[in-house]
Formats: sequence, structure tokens, C-alpha cells
Amino acid sequence: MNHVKQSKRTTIYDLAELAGTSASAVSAVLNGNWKKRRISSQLADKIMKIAEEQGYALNMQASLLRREKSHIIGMIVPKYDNRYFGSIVELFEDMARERGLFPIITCTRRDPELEMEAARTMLSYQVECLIATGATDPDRITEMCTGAGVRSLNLDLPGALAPSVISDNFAGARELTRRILMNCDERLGKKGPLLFIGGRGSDHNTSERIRGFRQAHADFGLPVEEDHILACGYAPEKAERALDDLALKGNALAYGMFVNSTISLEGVIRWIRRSGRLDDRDLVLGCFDWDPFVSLLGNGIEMVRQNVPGMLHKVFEMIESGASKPEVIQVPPLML
Amino acid sequence: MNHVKQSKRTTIYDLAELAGTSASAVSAVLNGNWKKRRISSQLADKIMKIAEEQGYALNMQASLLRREKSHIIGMIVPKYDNRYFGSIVELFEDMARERGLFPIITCTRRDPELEMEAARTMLSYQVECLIATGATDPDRITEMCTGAGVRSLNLDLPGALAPSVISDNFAGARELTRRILMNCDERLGKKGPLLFIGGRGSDHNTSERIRGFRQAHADFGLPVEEDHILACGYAPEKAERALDDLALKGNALAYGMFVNSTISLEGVIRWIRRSGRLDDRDLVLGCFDWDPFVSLLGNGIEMVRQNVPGMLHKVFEMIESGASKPEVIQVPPLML
DNA sequence: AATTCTTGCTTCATCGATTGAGCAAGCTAG
DNA sequence: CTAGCTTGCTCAATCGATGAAGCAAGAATT
Repeated sequence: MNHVKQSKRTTIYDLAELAGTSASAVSAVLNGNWKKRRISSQLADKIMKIAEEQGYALNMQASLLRREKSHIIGMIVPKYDNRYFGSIVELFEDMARERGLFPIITCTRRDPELEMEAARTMLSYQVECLIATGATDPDRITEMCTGAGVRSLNLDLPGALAPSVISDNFAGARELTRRILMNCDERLGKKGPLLFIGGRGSDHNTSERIRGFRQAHADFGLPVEEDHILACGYAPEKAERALDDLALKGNALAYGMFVNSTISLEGVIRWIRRSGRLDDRDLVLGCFDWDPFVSLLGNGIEMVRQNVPGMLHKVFEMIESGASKPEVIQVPPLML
Repeated sequence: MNHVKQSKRTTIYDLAELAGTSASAVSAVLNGNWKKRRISSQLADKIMKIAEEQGYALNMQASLLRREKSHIIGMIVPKYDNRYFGSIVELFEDMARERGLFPIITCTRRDPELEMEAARTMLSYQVECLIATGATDPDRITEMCTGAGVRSLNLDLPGALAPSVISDNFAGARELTRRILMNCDERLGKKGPLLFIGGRGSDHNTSERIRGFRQAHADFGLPVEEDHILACGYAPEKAERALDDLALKGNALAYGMFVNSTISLEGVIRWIRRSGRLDDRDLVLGCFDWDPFVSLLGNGIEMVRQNVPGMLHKVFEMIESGASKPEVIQVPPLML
């Protein structure tokens, strides 16, 4: 191997010296516009060969500093621990690359301070556009981006200052609730009011889903029990604790539950197992989100799958069209 | 809002002009070493205030170009669609940030060409170190990094040219196999040889797990049926197809299966559901990997949870110690 | 009073790639 | 034979942040 460069990384100046030419010729050849710059194909070949031999890698920092556009696109995402965000991230990377963009993604654990810090860091890296997925405080992020002249978009949770692409939570929740009620009727012979658990009462998705939940009850002429609406947060333990508290209060539990995310569902199932008082044969569940194992092993747990490809297509459509006025685009989820 | 900068992003030169001082004073103040550079605290305060007002964000490209170290650490990862890689990525980001490093992560879908391209891009971004997680061809990546004077480490799958941190696949698989066999005995009253499904025969993890699988059979004095070892790849559909093929050949199926990943398990369970010939009450399953829903709903599916925090601690230990000789560190998985 | 020290800055080269401007040699047209 | 064009390159400024070196003014020391 003759491409050992133990000390420093190879630069276009090194290549220029080896090829007996100038750095600007090397640059032109390596970034592909040598035709435009009237470099002979012989010299181009020679430079390419030497670059290959030396294992040359562009210094992106230098390149980006000089260029006007970075072609970097950023995304912040709350967690990687469920299929919904996992597939968002995976597809986002793919679609970004297809469009010649370099995706950088970071996980902010639903922590508003981390969100801001991550957004600031992304601005430092000169992102051209920032997608805030499920952000706790999307508008603060948008303000920050706007101040730096960078576009931002909201995904999953809407904001008031930038375009937002979200699921149609109301319609999805209404249909999911309807199905859970039907299942209750079929399997248990009773159509009681359901329990709602998971999510944050303050976030748009949760409140829209609660609205759909109420609407579906109204559709059947059923009341909603107010103390059976438990927007206790997203972590599994929070769902477990909320159910414990309710049981302690001596409240009769519902026959069916609307669970607001797979993460909350984890807590719910753990609670069912632990409490021993209810078998899942006595209890009908539905979950606003999808997981392959729940859907295969969950014994009739109804699931709503959010339309990730649909949402991301909308996102890139807006990026490409340059839209920046704050409108909310709702994508219908897939009912399985 | 007086920080409108519609045209261009604010630079230290803009701040310097506004503060009536020089760019280097601004730089010194903003990156915190103004004491060392003997800037008065009055000027420092003034600059800080102006920077705040203007919503200044560092141009990382310019900063990194100048500095010797980038503090960027890269990771490539095959997929985001299971808990194992999800938790690796999430914890990696956390641990990197704790150490003042900026993590960049990209998903390469088990595609060797994408792996190389991603690695090259990361080198362009001046990563100080690259972690190749579950890479198809880790040694090519290591060679490329070495050529650029960048350290690399392998995680999950080992390579011959760089340090590797992996699970103790042999011991884990042996124990998992033992448990599946015991479960067969207990639940079905028979201790037949098991079927092995999932993974790539060519990868180290799969072959070590097959070795552990064989060893556990030998421990019980059981034979292993060679055509029941199906290293058919990782995708769910591949597992489904492999089981179809086996069934077509008219082979009697085993009472129990060792499934090599949650992704393969998805296919296996789908096949069981679809084929209808076997109920999961007639079949004992175990899976080398962990998923919360399988563990809660899987009705006795035995799981091995790889020790992600343990592995990542080892990884950062090696990064910090500067180790670069190719040794394989095995971390015992957690038996649940 | 002359020298040295300290304080608080500024100047300028530098990192590596990009690109407008320019230049020399060869070719063509008049 | 000379003005003008084409070809194939090189030069040098530039992007924004950094930090070594330097400089001026005041304080302390001899």
C-alpha cells in the first residue's frame, strides 16, 4: 500500500503537487465540473487516478465554507424506541439521500432544552432545513431557525409558525375508538365507555385524539367518564402508575382501553400482567400506533398505523416547493 | 425583533462591528477562552449581549476547518427497526454528548456499497472516530479509515483489522438453546432437536450462535438436523420463505425453534399464523434478541437481551484509551 | 527617569476548497 | 502577417473562525 499518509490527511494541494498541476485543476476535476472549466480529459484522468491511489477524501468543512448551499438537512426526533419514529428516521434518510441531501438526525428525548440545543448545533452545521419531529416546543425552534434564515418544518406535532405535517388524529382516534367499542360488544357482550391512557394533555395530538375518542362515544350515545381519561405522559412507568392510582381509588375499570402509543401500551400490558386482576381476555385494547409484534401476538389488540411514507412525501414536497407559511397538513392514518 | 438578518447569517465580523471591536476578540469571548486571551470582562459581557441579541450561531464549518480536532464521532448502523439497534443509537448519542462529542449516525441497510459510501462521507465530515455497527464488510471500512488517519471500531459484528466489541454469541446461544430445550420438555413432554432460523451463515455472530446451538444439543446428547439450520438472512420475508420451502420438502418440523433476531421472529410468527398447521402451543420458541412486546405477549418465548450499555461502555473505553489493535471483546448478554 | 511588566486589545496568516479573472500558446480568418 | 478566438490551464481572493505574534498605554520597579 502506497497510500500511507500517517501524518496528515491528503488535500487537493498534495494531489496537485503529485500531478504536477494546480489545486484549482484538482478541485475542478474532483467535483465534476472540469468540462466547464476546460480541463483536458488526460489531466482529469491522471488526477482521478492519483486521488484514488492516495485515498483522497474531500474536506467537507472547507468545501461547505466556500459554497453557498450546504445540502445538509437536519431532523430532530424524540426517541428511537418504537417503530413509528424508527421508520420515520429510516425513510427520511433514504429520501434525503435520493435528493442529494445529507441527513443529520439527533434524538432529543422529549426534552425542550435538548431540543433547543440540538437545533442550535444543527444551525451551526449550516443545515438548509430543519425538521422538528414530535417537538415539545416547535415554535421556539422555528423562531430560532427563522432568525438564522433557515427553513423549518414540523412533523408529527404541529406548530403555529411553520408548516406542519401530522396524522389526522381526530379521524383516526374516532375510528379506532369505534372499533374498540365494537370489539367490546362482540367479545364481551358489553359496550361500556372506554378508558383513555397515555400522551400529554398539552400536546395537540393527544387532545385531538381525545376529541375523536369523545366523538366516537357520542356517535354511539355513550357517556365518557372523565376520570378515565389519563393523559399521564409517554413513558411505560407513567401508564403503570396511572392505572395503579385509578385502581387505588377503587374505581371500576373499563372493559376497554384506548392506548395512545406503543410506549404507553408497554406499561399497560405490564400492569395487566402484574395486577393479575384482569386477564386480557376480559379487556379489549386498541392502540394509536403500530408495532409488528403487538399486531401479531396481541390477540386482537386493534392498531392504527400512521402513514409514515405519506407524511414524509408531504414533507419533501413542501421542502421542494419552498412553502413556509404555517399551515397544518393532515395525513389520514392507515386502519389495519 | 431587532435580530432580523434576512440576507445572510451573522458572523463574528458583524458582531465585531456592532461591538466596535475586532473579530478575534469576539471569537475569544464566544468560545470561552477570553480570560486566557486577556479580554476585559466588560468587553466580554458586551459581546455576549450583542451575540445573544443577534441570535448568533457559530459557523461550525469555519471553526472546524481551523481547529485540529473536530469532536465529531460517526456511527453506521444497519437498521432502525428493532429495539437492539434503536437502543444502541440512542445510548450512543447520549454517551457521545456526555463526552463533548457530536454524534452523527447513518443507516446503511446492510448494503456493503452504502456502508462504504457512508463511511467516505463521514470521513469528509472529519470524524475523529468511526463506529461500524453490524457492518457487512467491516475490514474495508477500517482500511479506508486507516488510510485517512481515522480510528475505527467495530460493534456487534467483529472485524480483523480494528478492535471489536460484540456479544458473547456462543455462550448466549448455548444457554438460549438449553432453555428452549428445557421448555420443550416441560411444555410438550419431548426434547427433540430444534430448528435454527435467521441471520447470515457468513457472519460471525450467526456462525457463533450456530456453534452454541450445536454445543447445547451435544450437552444433552441430542443430534442436530442439518437441514433444520436455516441461515436465510435477516428480513422477515426470508424467514417465511425458508419455512415454506422446508414445509414443501415435506420435512417434519421441529417442536422448537431458535430464532436469530427479532426481525426474523416477525417472519416466523407470521408464518406460524399463516400456515395454520402449527399453533404456538405446539411450538416452543426462543429468540436471540429482545423486544418488550414479545417478552410480554409472546406466551413464553424465551429471549436473550444483548447488553447494550455494557457494550457501549466498552466502546467508549477503547476510544478513550486510544486502543487500536484488533482484539475482540465479548460482552455476555443478559438472560432474562 | 528609565526600564520592565502587565493589561487589553488588534493584525494577520492560516485551515482546504472553490471560482472569477487572467494568461499563454495554438489556431483561424481576413 | 495580425487581430481575434479557442483551449487549457494558473493565480489569487474568498468563505468564517482561530490564535500566535505584536503593539500601545498604563502600572510597577529600580
